[in-house]
Amino acid sequence: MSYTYEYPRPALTVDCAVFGIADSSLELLLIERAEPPFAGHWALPGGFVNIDEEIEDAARRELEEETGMRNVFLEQLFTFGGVGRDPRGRVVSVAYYALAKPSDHQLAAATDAARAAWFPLDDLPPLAFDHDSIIDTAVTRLRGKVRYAPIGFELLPRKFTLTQLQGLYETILGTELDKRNFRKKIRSMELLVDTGEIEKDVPRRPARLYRFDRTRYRKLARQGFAFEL
Amino acid sequence: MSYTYEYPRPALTVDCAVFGIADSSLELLLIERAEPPFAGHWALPGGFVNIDEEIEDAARRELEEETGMRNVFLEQLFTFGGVGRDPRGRVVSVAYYALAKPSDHQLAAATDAARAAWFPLDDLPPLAFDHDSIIDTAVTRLRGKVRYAPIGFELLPRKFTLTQLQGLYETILGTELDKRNFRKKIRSMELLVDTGEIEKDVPRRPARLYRFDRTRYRKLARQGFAFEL
DNA sequence: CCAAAAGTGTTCACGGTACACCCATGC
DNA sequence: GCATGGGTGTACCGTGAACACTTTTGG
Repeated sequence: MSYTYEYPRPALTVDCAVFGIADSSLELLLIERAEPPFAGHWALPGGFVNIDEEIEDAARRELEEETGMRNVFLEQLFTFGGVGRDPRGRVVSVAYYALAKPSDHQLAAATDAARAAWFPLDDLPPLAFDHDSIIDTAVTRLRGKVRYAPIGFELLPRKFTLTQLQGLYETILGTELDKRNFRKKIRSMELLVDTGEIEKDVPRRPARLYRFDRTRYRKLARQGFAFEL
Repeated sequence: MSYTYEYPRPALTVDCAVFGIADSSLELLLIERAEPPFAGHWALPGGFVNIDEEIEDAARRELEEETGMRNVFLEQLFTFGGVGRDPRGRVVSVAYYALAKPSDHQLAAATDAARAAWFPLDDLPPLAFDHDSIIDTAVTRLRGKVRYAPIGFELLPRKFTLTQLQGLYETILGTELDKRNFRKKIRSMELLVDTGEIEKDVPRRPARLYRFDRTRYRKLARQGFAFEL
């Protein structure tokens, strides 16, 4: 290597804000830290980026190591680098947000995490580092993006009812939506496929199950179609 | 400091994609690198983050050092960390995008930059590192954000005509807009103040000069008002 | 037959879009 | 008086919002 610069370098970490929906409550996945600093505190899953590892790979690796989750929707959120944010010294963290279906994943804490658990977003425990402000940023991003990108589906099972989908938007956006208008709007986008199946074992009239047609969305998006609410 | 981790660390840099409007062309500010790697190539202004320096401060410092620009609108864009993106080894860069009025700033290259100059976005020279992909990301962000946040004003003089404003949107979005509809829309937002002044020294009927009312915007925004194109 | 949620259409108001001409100024 | 851009209003259409009852199923 012919060029080298030798200044002190910040350490580089990743942190993941993983959202899930359970019983029409928006939840966040946290781990209990097993090691200092902040041992015993709850925190976002995350950790150090290896020197030859892509940043997003590090985020996925840490998430799997500390919680057992894999194959989730994951996007870069923001990079937090406040000089005082970590008592170990200068640590810059590239934060990601992720969307997952809690029921699809068996939580399994390991490495630096003593436990992993879901918490309702409106009832979080005290958090390590500046993780509360990472979460604020993530929630804002989620609420904004869910309205103009079809990412809500990442939080539902592959087959879902229109009522589930509407409930999801109501939960995330914190508003109530009109049932008929919601269905009209969603159906007019022609992004859902009626699977022909219906709910089973419900003590009421079973609803039709739909799935999101990703292929069709990509095709439409290329033609300038814009998903909206 | 009681906790220390000693793994090899990536180096941390910042890069700035600075946009400006000149003669209804969207331009980007580049510097010619004076030092290897990529000496003699054009690149985004940027450089290493000091160990006790906020990341955004580093971006502003590097921008001023290399181009002489200061006091610009600056926002974090994305963090680029591809393993092979820098021949010196692992270098992670927090990219920012900035908006400026070229006429307000006297360019003054220094430190690592041999020259600084504006280039039309559709005619950029070959660039160092992965700066072309940083620019792609920045342009996409600019085109998206300009429609739902009042950031376009950062590219205009404090007092401007409605035609200038319309031209700015046309330049950024790459579309033509209808003059009457544009004026109706903008006026209905009540975010512009008629300064009572008019253009001077133009060989035609002089236009009224307006300015953007930032205070009013913030007040409206707090009440749930959403700026939109 | 009762409870619970599924499913379905119409009306109205507003905002987006399309569109063409006269006006003020400098040269 | 001519060239240049400044400035203005109306009609139509499509989309978002409000709103209530019948149907299907399980218990």
